[in-house]
Amino acid sequence: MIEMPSQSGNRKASKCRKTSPCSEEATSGGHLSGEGPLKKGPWTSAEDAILVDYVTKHGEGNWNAVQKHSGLSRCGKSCRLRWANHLRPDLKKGAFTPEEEARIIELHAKLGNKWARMAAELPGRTDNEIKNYWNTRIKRLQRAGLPIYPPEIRVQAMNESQQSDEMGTSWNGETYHSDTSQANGFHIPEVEFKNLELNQGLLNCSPALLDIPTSSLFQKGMGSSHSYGFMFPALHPPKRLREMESQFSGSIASTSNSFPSFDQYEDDAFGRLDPMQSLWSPSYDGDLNVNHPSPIDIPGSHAPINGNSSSSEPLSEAMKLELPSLQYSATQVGSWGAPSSPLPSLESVDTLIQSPLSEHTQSNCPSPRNSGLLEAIVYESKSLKDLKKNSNQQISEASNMAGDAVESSSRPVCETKWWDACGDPISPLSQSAASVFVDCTPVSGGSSLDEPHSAETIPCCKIKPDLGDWASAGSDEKKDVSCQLEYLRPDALLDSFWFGHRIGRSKDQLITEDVGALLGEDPSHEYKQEGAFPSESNQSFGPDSSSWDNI
DNA sequence: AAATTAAACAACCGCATTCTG
DNA sequence: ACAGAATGCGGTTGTTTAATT
Repeated sequence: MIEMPSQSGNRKASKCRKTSPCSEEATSGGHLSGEGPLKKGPWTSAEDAILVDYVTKHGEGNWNAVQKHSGLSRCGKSCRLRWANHLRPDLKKGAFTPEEEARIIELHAKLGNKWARMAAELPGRTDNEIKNYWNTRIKRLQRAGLPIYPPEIRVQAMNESQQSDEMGTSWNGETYHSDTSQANGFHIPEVEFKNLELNQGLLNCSPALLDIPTSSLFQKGMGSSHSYGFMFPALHPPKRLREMESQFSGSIASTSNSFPSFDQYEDDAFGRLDPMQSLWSPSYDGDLNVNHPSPIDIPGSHAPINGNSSSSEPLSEAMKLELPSLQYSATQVGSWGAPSSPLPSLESVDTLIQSPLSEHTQSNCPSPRNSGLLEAIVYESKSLKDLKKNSNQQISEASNMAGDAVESSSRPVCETKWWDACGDPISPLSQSAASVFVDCTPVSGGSSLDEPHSAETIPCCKIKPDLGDWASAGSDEKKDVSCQLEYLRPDALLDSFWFGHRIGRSKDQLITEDVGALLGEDPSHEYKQEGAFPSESNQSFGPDSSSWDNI
């Protein structure tokens, strides 16, 4: 497969790509052999042979010399790429194994689009290969309106983070690295994970995230292509920020109305899924009711508020495929807790997963230089002060924030309705909040945006308090919670759908379920037992997910 | 069987980072 | 310390192949 240069390669080369010097070589003035312009396009077997011969004799590196010494009319860059991606003897060829696929997903959840690092974790695989795999898979899933990361990844992350904690692994903004040499975990303290789950449940980002035990993925050695979870992983922070700034404002408005019809949904999700994708389908069953996942107890996790997982996908589609996740982050950051908020940024959640929001981290004082959010907080406080012309109390509050980053970094943010500030593209909070998410992605990078921030600056853990901000204080707490849930669930935007799940269920039942979900109870039993869902919903999503294969 | 569509793959491009003198 | 070269990386594009209509 890899060695396909010969005939078709020649045809391709002559057909489309005119020979032209490699841009860098040409522009940098350099290393043209004087034997004419450098060739581009597919490699021929003859060229491969030359290159292999050269590397065999001289070893890798010094790629520009290849052209000089071997007579290849290829730029060094092209030679390196060809060697690295196709000619290296240690390359593993053929399709990815299920184990590799699972690993890719795991790594991507952990690293984002760090293809090279992912490749380093997958012997014999190239970054390009992984990237292509991921991209095509992404496209497929996006077209189907499905999320990407399997809940297993998160469960595993949680478990591994527990182990890490036990081993004394600590995460803080200054020291955490996601080097591939580390355990393949996410280093997420459980408590954070729970927070995330709760938030996810509340926000209904991906309710199915935790529905499937890790074992179903890894035991079966599959599932890599059937992931639930968060889309739109890493993008370069500056780029994300840039795009966020340019597109953020429009995103919110567009997303709330952008849920596709479920007919479309059904078509997309079930009309073209390949067998592998079908493994996910339970939560995306053509029957809307099935979108109400049937949760499965995840050890160590609270049952998420299972809403309509699919609700995130329409969003993502509406947001345009491949949009930088930060848009979501920003959008979400700016709208979490708001009833009209569609979804949290999938990436942001993803990032959150990687970033501990634990109590213990709250004692870590973030260095000012790392805390863009702190700056934002100050800014926000000032803004509020200006706008409201309030008393000096607010001023002192702001200064307190600056003075005590630890204490203030989480609480005041929410208290000042941080999402409002985030909604303002100009507000530093929007940027810093975004940077928080970016920062939480443990990827390398030297920019300030990449510098780790104190995890407690991430506002998600304050969702619940935030709820209280906009939800009227009612006498019946349960009711309020339930109400909030309903609002927070993106599928609440689809009333007919949402209630479609709940036909025949008393209000009390619904409230109980919601509260139960909040508290970590697993409502699936009820759903199943009560037969509230059509038959499809009875599919098991447990370790033995054989039913998936039947989709 | 032909046309269309989607998936998979290969390669290029530009930017960032690292290396070297 | 600096500049230029070399290399690495990620995004994107283009082509081929397979599947579907």
